[in-house]
Amino acid sequence: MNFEIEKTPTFNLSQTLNCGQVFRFREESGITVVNALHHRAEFIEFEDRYEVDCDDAEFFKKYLDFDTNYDIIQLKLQDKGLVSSAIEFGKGIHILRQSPVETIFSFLVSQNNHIPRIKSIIERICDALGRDMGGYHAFPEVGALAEAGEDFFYGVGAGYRAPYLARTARELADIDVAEWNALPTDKLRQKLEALHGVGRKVADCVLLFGFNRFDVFPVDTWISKVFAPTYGDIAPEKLSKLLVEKYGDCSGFVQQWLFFFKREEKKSPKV
DNA sequence: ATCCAGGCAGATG
DNA sequence: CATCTGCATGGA
Repeated sequence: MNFEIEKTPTFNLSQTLNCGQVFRFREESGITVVNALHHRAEFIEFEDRYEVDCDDAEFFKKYLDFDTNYDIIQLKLQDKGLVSSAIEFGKGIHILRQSPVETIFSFLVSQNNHIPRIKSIIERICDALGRDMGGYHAFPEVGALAEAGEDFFYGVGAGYRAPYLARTARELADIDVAEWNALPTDKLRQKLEALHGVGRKVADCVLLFGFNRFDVFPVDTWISKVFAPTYGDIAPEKLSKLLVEKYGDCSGFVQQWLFFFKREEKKSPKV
């Protein structure tokens, strides 16, 4: 065991992993395995804590975002309405601090796709191109992705996204994406949207999950459904802008709570 | 079996 | 600027 995590009301591992922000994890009975970049952690759940066995404790403490005070954020966002309900339902969610490159390719795969399929496609990409870490494979280097080519991505089931993945990999091959972190959110979004296959939604997911910008509100089919009663049939980008105006620097958190709330409701409809 | 999924690029009003 | 369409795949 490398470190342990006390269970608190504002951290729940399963909620954090299952709220749609991350795809490389596996939950079994009482044990959860998470892969991020070339790292891996195993979480064993006890009544009051998780014991974490991993290759880099500092990496995972940062990854799990224990530096953010979720109590304050949750308190601030209470609206005695939908957002309060969503927070109550998903109060254990943390927004992970993921790798920008891993989120770019993951959310390219995610578009117009089901989450179980997204996970399996990403796993096949890692197994084929990622460094063998002994028992698992790392997320591939951009260079390896760039060399793979379209045919490879069709081969792993990416479908029409294969050219997006291949071309974006080549576009990123000579770039250090981490340097984009110096840019303000709107300029950074422009950089992302210039990548082939990256539109507003994927860019906003990368901004939120890979660059941890919280002044973004990714609008997908689920979020559109959430707000259809109040805003009607509105273009996703328009809706996103309205919601960022409303929620400001907390937009990303609100989005994640509402997304999880709506999706879980769908999975197990109330009787 | 038919529908649809954390949308996008490209073409057309 | 806004709206429309085709798209690969496989889980439900």
